[in-house]
Amino acid sequence: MNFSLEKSDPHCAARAGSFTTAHGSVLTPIFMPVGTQGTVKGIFHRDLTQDIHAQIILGNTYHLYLRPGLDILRRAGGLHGFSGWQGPLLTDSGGFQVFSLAACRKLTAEGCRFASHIDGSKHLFTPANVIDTQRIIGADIMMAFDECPPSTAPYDYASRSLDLTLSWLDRCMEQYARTECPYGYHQALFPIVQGSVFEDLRRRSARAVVEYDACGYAIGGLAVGEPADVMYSMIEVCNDILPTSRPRYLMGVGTPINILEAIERGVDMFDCVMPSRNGRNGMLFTWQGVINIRNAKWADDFSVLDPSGSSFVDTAYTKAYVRHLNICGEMLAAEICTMHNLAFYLNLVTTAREHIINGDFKVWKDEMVVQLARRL
RNA sequence: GCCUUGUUAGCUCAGCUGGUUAGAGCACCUGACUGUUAAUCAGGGGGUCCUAGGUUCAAGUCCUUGACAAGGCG
Repeated sequence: MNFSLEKSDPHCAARAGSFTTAHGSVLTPIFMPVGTQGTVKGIFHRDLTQDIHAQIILGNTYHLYLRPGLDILRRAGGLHGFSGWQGPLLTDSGGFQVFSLAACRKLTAEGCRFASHIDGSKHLFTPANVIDTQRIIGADIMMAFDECPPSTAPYDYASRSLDLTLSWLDRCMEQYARTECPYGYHQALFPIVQGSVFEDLRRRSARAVVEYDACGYAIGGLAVGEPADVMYSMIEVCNDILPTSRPRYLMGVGTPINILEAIERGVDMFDCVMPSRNGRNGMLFTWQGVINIRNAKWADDFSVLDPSGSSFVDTAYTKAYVRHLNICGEMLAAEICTMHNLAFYLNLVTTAREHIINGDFKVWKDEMVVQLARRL
């Protein structure tokens, strides 16, 4: 995997670039739709590629390990063969699940013992077996196994958590070095910077991960409850240290405004459940602001969903109709709203990329963050 | 015509022997959602307890009258 910079913004840290994987290349900045269980919920691959113009999607080690399980995935030729998705694929390591399933887990130096949320069965994730699992899934980009502490974690906890994550990273890297992709192509492994909201921990973490000279680096543990400006300053702290010659991936972020602010600070890759989950819950992101399509005010609004939208759904359906579908709980509502939001997010980063290349990103971005904050 | 049962929120219904400010589900309105355990979750508005009398310190609850509904008997 190689990353090349096409243009760096002279006024800020924003940059436009691209990287290649065995399953295709990706233009950055990029947003990666989340497909936790091997599917971007409710969306066909055809629409993902041809309508939304997704270039790379996510899968999740935790979920795919539990179902369908490694035996099926191996025999299917990995998630590509299993799901039919032929584009680039990134898998999260399950580190976030260690955080979000905190109620039923036990952290040790060895790894994390947890009970399946499906049937309660007991399992152990270790840095090494998480790499093995991602090898079997066949992800083009694998993620290191980390712990994601809550934003409310005190300094001591965050510091010890970082130590644990760094020791796990070392073992992830060892396992990465001694194994190969079972399907014969190259798989990258991204370390993850942690350190919660503490600048010195973030610096320590960033300096440590850079030592591994990885294909790319992720910033994790943000957008977990801390104020947005704290997140932005943490991104700056990390990106001051992470090399400009590698893609930087801000994990789990975020709102359209979060994404523009992070692009300005030199982030290249994003993923977030927000466009898909919030879409299923009736929230639509547009250039003019946010719409709750379930609100009564849209009941007799027969204008198209989003005249400036880039998906076919934006002009194929009216607001009143999409509200009706939402109110009735029709599955098409979730599909239309997810399509719209993902297309918007992809359009957002594509447009940002164009402005970076044109050299007017900063001006454009400052206008956008005002518009995007509005509620319609 | 007689008998029985019923009438409580927009809908379907809980409310034990009378006792704080009459509840639920759904519907409606609004909000939340950031490396998905989420087509989810939270909050809010909404009542002449069928009518009219009566008993009682106190009635959705007991008694009487009428209206309406369902079922049964003629």
